[in-house]
Amino acid sequence: MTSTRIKLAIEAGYLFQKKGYNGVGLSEILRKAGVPKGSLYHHFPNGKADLALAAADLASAEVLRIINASFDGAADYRDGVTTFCHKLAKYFDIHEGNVGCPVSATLLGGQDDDAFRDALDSIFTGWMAQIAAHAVRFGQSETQANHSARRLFLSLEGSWTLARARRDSDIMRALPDLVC
Amino acid sequence: MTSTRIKLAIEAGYLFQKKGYNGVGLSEILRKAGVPKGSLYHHFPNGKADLALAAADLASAEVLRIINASFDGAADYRDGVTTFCHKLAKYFDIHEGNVGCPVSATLLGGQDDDAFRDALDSIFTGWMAQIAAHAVRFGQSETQANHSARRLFLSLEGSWTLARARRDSDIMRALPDLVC
Amino acid sequence: MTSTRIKLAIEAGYLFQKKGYNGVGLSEILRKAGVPKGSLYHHFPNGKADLALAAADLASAEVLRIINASFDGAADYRDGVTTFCHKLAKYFDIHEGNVGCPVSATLLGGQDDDAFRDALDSIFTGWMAQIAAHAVRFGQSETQANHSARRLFLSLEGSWTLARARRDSDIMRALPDLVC
Amino acid sequence: MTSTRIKLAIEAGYLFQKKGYNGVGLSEILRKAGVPKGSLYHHFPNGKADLALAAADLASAEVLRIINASFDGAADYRDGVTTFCHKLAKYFDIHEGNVGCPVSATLLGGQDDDAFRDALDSIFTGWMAQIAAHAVRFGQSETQANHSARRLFLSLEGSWTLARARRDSDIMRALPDLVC
DNA sequence: AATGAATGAGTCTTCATTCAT
DNA sequence: CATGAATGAAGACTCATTCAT
Repeated sequence: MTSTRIKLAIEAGYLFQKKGYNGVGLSEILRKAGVPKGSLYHHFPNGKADLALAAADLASAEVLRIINASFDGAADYRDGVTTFCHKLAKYFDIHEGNVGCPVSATLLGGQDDDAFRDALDSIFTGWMAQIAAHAVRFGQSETQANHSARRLFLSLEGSWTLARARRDSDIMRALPDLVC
Repeated sequence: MTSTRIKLAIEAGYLFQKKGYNGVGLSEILRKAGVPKGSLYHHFPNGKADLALAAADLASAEVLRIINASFDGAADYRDGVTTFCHKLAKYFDIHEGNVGCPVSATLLGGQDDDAFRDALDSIFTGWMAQIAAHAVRFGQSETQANHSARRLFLSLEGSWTLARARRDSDIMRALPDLVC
Repeated sequence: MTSTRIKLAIEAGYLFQKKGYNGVGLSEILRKAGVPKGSLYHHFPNGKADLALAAADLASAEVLRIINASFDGAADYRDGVTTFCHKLAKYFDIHEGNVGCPVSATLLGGQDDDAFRDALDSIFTGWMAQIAAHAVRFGQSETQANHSARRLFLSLEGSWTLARARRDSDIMRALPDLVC
Repeated sequence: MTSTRIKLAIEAGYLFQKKGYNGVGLSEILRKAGVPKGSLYHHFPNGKADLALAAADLASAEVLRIINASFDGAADYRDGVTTFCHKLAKYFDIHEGNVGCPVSATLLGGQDDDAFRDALDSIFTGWMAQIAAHAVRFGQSETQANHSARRLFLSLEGSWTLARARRDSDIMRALPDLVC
């Protein structure tokens, strides 16, 4: 049994990723999650903004999980990158080629809120730190590793955008050649 | 005397870039452009969508201009990349660190429209082609040049996002070290 | 205390009857009913169309009530018809000679919607069935009764139009001589 | 070569008949008639209202033409009625069962204008006079003829409405049995 | 803890008309 | 005569939120 709170955050995350923060109405989220109107403000006192932050947290955790799953059994750093990119490409395809980066679509989709940008910054920093840690584990120096992580992250973020414009995830699968 | 049509597209472009397609209301655009409500549909019969496409075209042309201005007087490819990234960083700073890529914020900001994605794809393709042409001019092979252009483009697109989360354009200025 | 829902349907019905579906704006209905804008879509999720269907149902029930009130105490069929026509004429006069048939003005006033026409058909069929039932009660055969009901209904519907053009309900009062 | 004025009146008449006066925008009429926006007020200084009156006149003339064509070669009055009703039913079918009486849909479709009701009254009076004249020609007394004409007219007007609700013109073809 | 009604500012768009060229 | 630009009020509808139950 999934709690109402989590059901809401999951559904919201999926919709924000597809249509952006301002492209989704609370009524749609509520309807698709099967949650009555009045319930939302019990679980998310600050309403839509709280919901977006929760959704971004959930999505971020999932990305971290994918990062670790990709690098843990890898032969070397490049092998980890390759697995990671293919996993994301597959994820993109499952969503019919019409989703953006789950956290930036949610937290930058038209909101000027400082709290959103702070949250986004720390999420991104966390991803890069995790990638860098794996790079170190595979023998890179601290400096090299940060460099590698940043290079991968930036290209990846760019790939979400280009892949969406093209409805084609190939660009993600081509990333290892570009950044390793 | 700037025509009503262009006044609207410019103002719309600026606002979309800041708040995304769904984050901006027509009333705000109209008010800031000093154009009465009924006039919009004369110049843009399909309304907001037409306006967004026009705004994206304008923004794209400006980016192409910056690309050429950066590479034309450059000593070598890397020098051109450096100038380009610094120009964009400056542009970002002028807008108070709170703007996204002008075309993707406009055309992906929460719209499912196929026409938007097609337009975005061809704009991106145009940018990469231009960059690649300069790389060829500086001695790279066709293959190398496409590789370089794609690497620059993806990282750049990612930088818009990260810079915005951090309210800091340094990441853009660091790009040459990452992609050259 | 009349519920918001019913207050809306009554006011809408009155206005549609006078100006037709497309001749009435929601804002006018809301204003005259003293109901705030946002409330409407609670009670009528499909908006104006739902409101029109509800208004037509209300009006239809009222007509059925008048039919029964006219025939129940009548001496014979023709006597019932006479009372019925005079009641409608009076109703027409009260509205200053400027209303159409309450259901056709509402449901045919410029709407292409299939649901509207289906609803209208079943309302009309209900009226004719009721009139025919009374005719049978007064001794007519099933066939004769259907014939009578149809003849009365069609002329009556035509009378709404002619009376309105003439601002004069006499044509309604003359109906018994025409159809009996 | 049809003049702009007539082209407009014809197209307007067709649209008003289908959607009512308030259900049709000038832009649609202009577009379908292939007439530029600014031209309308040259031919119809009072705009939409003038256009509706002209359209109703055209439609009325056509109905008179049909009346005469039906009765002129008829064997007796009832034969003329039958032909007339069948012609109208055919006309209704051609328009896909979704048109109202061409003049009342145009002039009562949600307009409170006195000029409209006066025009409508005189059009209806003209139709009845014409039918009555034919009835006299076939041997009816003046009084009988007026009675017959009124009976036919009212039922016919009612038939437009019922036929539309049912998307079925059979009711029109059944009229002779009802009114003769 | 949960909920459905209420709210009014907001959304994008179309309206019939006027006017300068 | 002809026309495209201009106009702002009005159109139907959705928004995120509050509140009494």
